[in-house]
Formats: sequence, C-alpha cells, structure tokens
Amino acid sequence: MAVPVPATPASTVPEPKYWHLRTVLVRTIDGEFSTGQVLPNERELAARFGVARATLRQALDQLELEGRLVRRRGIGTLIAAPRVGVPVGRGDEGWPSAGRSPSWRSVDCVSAPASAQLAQSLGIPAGETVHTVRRLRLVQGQIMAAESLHVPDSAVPHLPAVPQLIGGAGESDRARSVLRQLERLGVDGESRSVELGVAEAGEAALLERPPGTPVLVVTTQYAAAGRLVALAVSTYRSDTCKLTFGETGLVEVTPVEAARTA
Amino acid sequence: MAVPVPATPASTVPEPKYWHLRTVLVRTIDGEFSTGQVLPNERELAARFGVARATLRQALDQLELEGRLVRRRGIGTLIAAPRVGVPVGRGDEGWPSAGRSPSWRSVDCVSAPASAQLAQSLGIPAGETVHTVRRLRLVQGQIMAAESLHVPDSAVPHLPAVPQLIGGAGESDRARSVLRQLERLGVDGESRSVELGVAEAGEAALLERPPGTPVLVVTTQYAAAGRLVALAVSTYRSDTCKLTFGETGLVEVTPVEAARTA
DNA sequence: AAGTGGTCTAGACCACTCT
DNA sequence: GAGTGGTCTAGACCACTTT
Repeated sequence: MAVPVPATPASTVPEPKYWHLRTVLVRTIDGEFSTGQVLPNERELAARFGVARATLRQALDQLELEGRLVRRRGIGTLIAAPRVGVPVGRGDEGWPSAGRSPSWRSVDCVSAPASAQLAQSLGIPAGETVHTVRRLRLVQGQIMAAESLHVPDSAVPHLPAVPQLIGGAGESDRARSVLRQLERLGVDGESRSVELGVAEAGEAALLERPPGTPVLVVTTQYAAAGRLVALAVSTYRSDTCKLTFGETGLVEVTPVEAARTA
Repeated sequence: MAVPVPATPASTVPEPKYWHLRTVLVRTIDGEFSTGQVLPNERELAARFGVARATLRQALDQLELEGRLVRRRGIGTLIAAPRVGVPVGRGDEGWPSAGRSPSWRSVDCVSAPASAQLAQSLGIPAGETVHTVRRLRLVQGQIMAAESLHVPDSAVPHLPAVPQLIGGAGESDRARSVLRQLERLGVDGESRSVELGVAEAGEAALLERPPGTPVLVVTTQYAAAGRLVALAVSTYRSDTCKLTFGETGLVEVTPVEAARTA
C-alpha cells in the first residue's frame, strides 16, 4: 500500500502479482542459476521485488510444485535437480521381485481383515485376511515412492505359517514370503491408474517429506489367471519423479518445457 | 490470537492448524455432504473454526489439490465429483484419429521452424519445419486435456500444399491433413512419461482454468518404422482426471482412499 | 545466537456471479 | 448491490539448521 506503483499499468485483465513474479523468477533461475545453488532468502527477495513476503511465497509455491525449487527449513531455497525418470510398468521394475532388486526396500508387513472398501477393491468378501507389504522404491539412493501392496490371503495360500502377532524382527521375513509367493503365481496382466494426491502422515514420513506433500498416486491391479491377485498403491514424489511407461525409453529423455511453450 | 485455545494440547510435534483443519473437513464432507453441494462461505467457516481466513484457505487449497473440492468465483466452494478415469495409451484413444473420434477436437494448426529444444526432442535438425496441431480432449462433454502434437515435416511429406500463411478458416483442414497423414504411417511404438506441472496462460485458457492450475503432463513419443514421427505433449486437468493405462479396465474402477489409509 | 523457511493473524481491496 | 472466492499486505511467532 505504501507503494502505489502499477508497474504493469494493467491492460485489460491485470495479471496477479504472484504470477508475474513466477515468470520473472523462472527466467532468472533458468538463466543465472544452476542446480543446487541457493536463492536469496525470502525476506530479501520480497523486498527486492517490492511485494509482501506472502506474495513472494505464493510464487515460490508454484515453482516448487513444478519441481524447479526445493525449500529446506533452516537452510534456504535451492534450485532443484531435474526430475528423475522412473520406469513404471512391465519388466523387473513393475513386478515385485522378492530377490535382491536394488530398487525396492521392504519396510513392514501386516496381516489383517480387509476393510469394506479394500475388500471391494480386491473383489473379496469383507473381513477376509489381507497381507499388506509396505515398501520403498529407491532410485539412485533416493527415496522416490512408498507403496502398499495388498494381497488377499486366498491368493497366496502357501504362505509359511507364522504367528498372527508379529514381532518386529519377523516382519521382514514375512514380507519376503508374500512377495515370493506372488512371484510364483505369474502375472497375466496389469492395469494402472495415475492421479494427483497428497501424502498424509504415514506416507509423508516414509517419503521423508512433510504432510500435504503432493504425490503421484499410482494404483496397479495385478491379475493372474484372470483373477485379481494384488493391488498396489504407490505414492511417488511429484517433485522429483517423472513416471515413464512403455517400451523402456525408445528415445532418450525428452525435455518438455520447450515443446509446451513453443 | 484472541483465542489462546490449544485444542490439541500439543504432544511432541504440534500439528499445523491448517492440516488439522483439513482432516476435520475431510471427515465432514465425506460424511455430511455429497457431490455438488456448496459449503458455507470461507468467512463463515473460518469464524466457525476460530482461525483466520488465510489459514482456512490453506486447508481448502489442499482439498482442492486432492480433487475433493471445487472453488468458483462468485459462487462458492462445492464438493467435487469423483475423478473421471481417462484412458491413455494404445487403442482408439491413444493414437490421433483424424476421423470423427468424439474424444478429440482440433483447435488449430501452425507450421513453423523448430526451436532448438523442440528439434532436439524430435531428433531433427534445428530449424526444420514442424507442424503443431493443438487439440482438446473431451470426456463426457467436459474438457479434460489440451494437447500439442508436434510432427516434423519430414515425417509427413505428402501433406497437400497449403499457403504458409493460413487464414483461420483453413487451419481446421490443415489439422485434419496432418492427423490423416500420421494415421497412414502406422505406429510401431509409443513411449510415455507423466509428471506434475502447472498450466500457463495458453494451456490454462484452453482448459478453462486460471493460470497456475496443476496439471498432469503426459509426453508421448510416437515411432513408425523405428523412427520418431511425432511428439505429443498433453496437459490433463489433475483435479478432474485419473489417467488409466494398460488393459483397458481389467476390473472396474478402484476407489483408492481406503487402500491408502488402511 | 543468528538465519532460514513454515505458520498464522486481521484486515483490506478486487473480480466475478447472481438477483 | 450483495455475496462469493482471489489477491495482497505488514507484522508476529515458531521450528529447524548452522555457527
């Protein structure tokens, strides 16, 4: 209010300040900054552009959503690395390999009666036992996704008997057993969906991100012999991941920006 | 500040108010509201929960990102309809059909030299002519996505001669020609990626959304005879779309929420 | 202790929609 | 004109990281 300067004299439809700011910042960071570099702090940036800090933050929020910036408490705002292409789909990445796939790390495994909604999703009677394996997907040593893999007990009848109450030590073994049994079934088909979501407490913790972090939610139905044998719900970090599908990289990675704006 | 009530007495790590608010709102709208219903206005909600309007809005932002709410200027905040599953991939949906596919509507078509980055993405020399068809994807009469389909001139040498300067009337014809030529090539393979983005001015207008709207950016490389013949960049509305891949719905749609939280 | 981003407030004005 | 969401401000305090 102190400064009544209509720097953009307003044509017909005044562009919001934060959006204009974003545009300026995009040009600046694409031009003068490189990955890992830290921007001036928010208070200084706000002063420099003559806006309130909240307005500046609105612009930074956008850039963070686009994966261009990373903000770290107590540290500062830095230029993000380009997103990593993460293969999703058929092949070694797609199907849970019980062996030493370097890509996945099992976290825990619980066996419990299916909730009504989960039962419906799996096409089983409510209350039937479902084994849920939680695991993390690592790419280049970084946590990219957290997954809950739900397997109806009826799909893996040959699981080794294990006490229902599981001590923490046994969980890893149990997860392995479930994955191994699944592998033996052989998979006929997969059906997937991708949508935008936000991570709540549990997922957020696994992803090492604050609650509310936007994620790409990938839901996969695995079928064997025409029957649904597993349902995987994977939440991928949308800031660092680009999901890739299909013929494993017909051509190399494609920079998108120019193609969108050109 | 008037009310120093620490409703949640803080365990070890105080949960942000807006996050707690979101949780409360989720329970409320899942329980007592149904699609299309309007919530009380923001000022009243803020008062009711004893928070500033900005804090309430932070919670609503989250819910909108999740596709649970839709906010309309001058109208109010309403419960959103469930996301629509949109097939992406092989089949009639995946490949541009020049004919009367009810799913796509061509907007315009421009032919211009490729920018450096676009040329690289297409694997052609910079400056080569590229035909860009812009079109909209409609599902159930609703605009779901905007697409730019880039086709190198060398991939469609049999295009009917048309003056370079195109009157608005002829664009629709030209778009049809490009799509038809593409169809005749036959497609060997497709390679896709999905990532989170935001719509800028042009896209936003086509999608009938404000700039900054989050979108799912789908980049598709089309190959014919081992050669890259087209690059499609499609931006899907993340609030209303759930992208589906694979064997066209092995089982019916899967509600995700329960599976994630269970 | 100093510096950073994260949260929250109370209020103002604007743009849009409907009556 | 009344009511709604969208933008913006100026300031405060908190949580986290580093020195």
